[in-house]
Amino acid sequence: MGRNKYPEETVAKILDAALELFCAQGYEGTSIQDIVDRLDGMTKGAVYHHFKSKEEIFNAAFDRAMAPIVEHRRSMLGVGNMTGAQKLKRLYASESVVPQIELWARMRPAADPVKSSRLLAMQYQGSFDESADGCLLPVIEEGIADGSIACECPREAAEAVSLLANLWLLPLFRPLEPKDRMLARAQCLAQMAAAVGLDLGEEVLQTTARIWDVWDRAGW
Amino acid sequence: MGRNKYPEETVAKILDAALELFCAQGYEGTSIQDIVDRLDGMTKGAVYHHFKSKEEIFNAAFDRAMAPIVEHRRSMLGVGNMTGAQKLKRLYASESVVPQIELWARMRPAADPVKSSRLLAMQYQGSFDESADGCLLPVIEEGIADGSIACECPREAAEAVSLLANLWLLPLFRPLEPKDRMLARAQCLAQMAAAVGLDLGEEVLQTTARIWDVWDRAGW
DNA sequence: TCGATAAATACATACTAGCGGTATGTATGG
DNA sequence: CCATACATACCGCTAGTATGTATTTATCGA
Repeated sequence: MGRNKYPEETVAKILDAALELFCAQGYEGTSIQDIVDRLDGMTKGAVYHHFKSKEEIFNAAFDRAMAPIVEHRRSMLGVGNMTGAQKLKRLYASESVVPQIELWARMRPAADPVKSSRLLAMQYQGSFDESADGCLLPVIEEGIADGSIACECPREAAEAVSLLANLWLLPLFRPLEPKDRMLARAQCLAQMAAAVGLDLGEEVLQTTARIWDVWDRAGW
Repeated sequence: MGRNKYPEETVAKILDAALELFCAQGYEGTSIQDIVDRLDGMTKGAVYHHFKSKEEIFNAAFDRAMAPIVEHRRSMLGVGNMTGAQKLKRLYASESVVPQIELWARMRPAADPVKSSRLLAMQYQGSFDESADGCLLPVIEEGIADGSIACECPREAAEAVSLLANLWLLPLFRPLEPKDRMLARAQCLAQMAAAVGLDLGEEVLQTTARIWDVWDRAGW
């Protein structure tokens, strides 16, 4: 295959193939050759020309997939005419969560946590980052500042809620539970969050129900 | 090296070396050759004579390390003259948790969640198992039966508390936080658990403080 | 504005060290 | 004597590298 006039198309193809394979087979279960085999005619040389390691491909693939979602979340919080409490509820409302869920539904990571261990580790790490640098903690602190939220331990509450939301309420790396069990989790999480001053709103239940429908429709 | 009269000593040596390396360098970061190199004079043939795969070594190493702790927990709950609520508190009291912590302090898993991703995945999976088949959920249900616990969603509460305790309050795969931050987490977890009917007791704070001391003394 | 040339880029090809795992050989204890 | 506890030698595959080649693009004088 000759040289491409638009190399970013090649990069995109590589990342598309990589994302799919990493989700389906995990990091260790996916070889560079597996990726190359999906890029009809292309060879390993092309891949290693654009990326310097397998790890870099992995990170680039997921960064690219996540970028629009992260931006959407951020933009939602830029507005000034909302209290912190309102923004918090909105973070867990359908409009915020569903796009992310649809991405995962397309990707279908392996339901075995060991197979998906690297993705799991990223989600785990990300839950702490989300609290520190992301949306959740800043919103809570905004709410405390404007008086709409009363929370004694904002950082801890943010971390706990974030972890539970990412790894328990939306358990990407475990088999899908029945709908009522998932709703029970949402209810339980809302109660626990309320106990530390965070009102996630009634919408959490509806959001969870919608997520379940999306996943179920995707044949999860 | 000639044939050993007591092959179980050889097995023990292999598992000791493997446990240490898997903790320090992670699963993927540890090669069979790394393990062999710590068994002075022994070769790969010996290892593959006693174990049929790397994964089997990994599981055997951690099963062996965990066995006494699991048994200790179980035995503690066998007694009949305690209510479910009392047993629950005891699950998170020092006597139950500290032995486990000391094991981890000796092993010192890598603080990078990606490096430790397989261990993280095991802890994650284990949190759900602990709720279903382990100690927590049975104890809660015992408490409900004897009237000492009032919990509307025992399964969900058990899962959430177990996850937070294993992956957040005792974050093996993250850098050690300052003591006050860890105590804040314990306080926060206790509040959240109380909201769904689980009283973890005041001892949780003391237990957490002791754990922090152990880890700190171990130069974590 | 044009074409020639040089340089940078986008790949392909061929290779390496190290990996998990296996097949087989050998010596020792029961 | 034979099952067991190892050692030795090997295999296919992996992530990654070194190098070769063709095509695009920048640079140049005219």
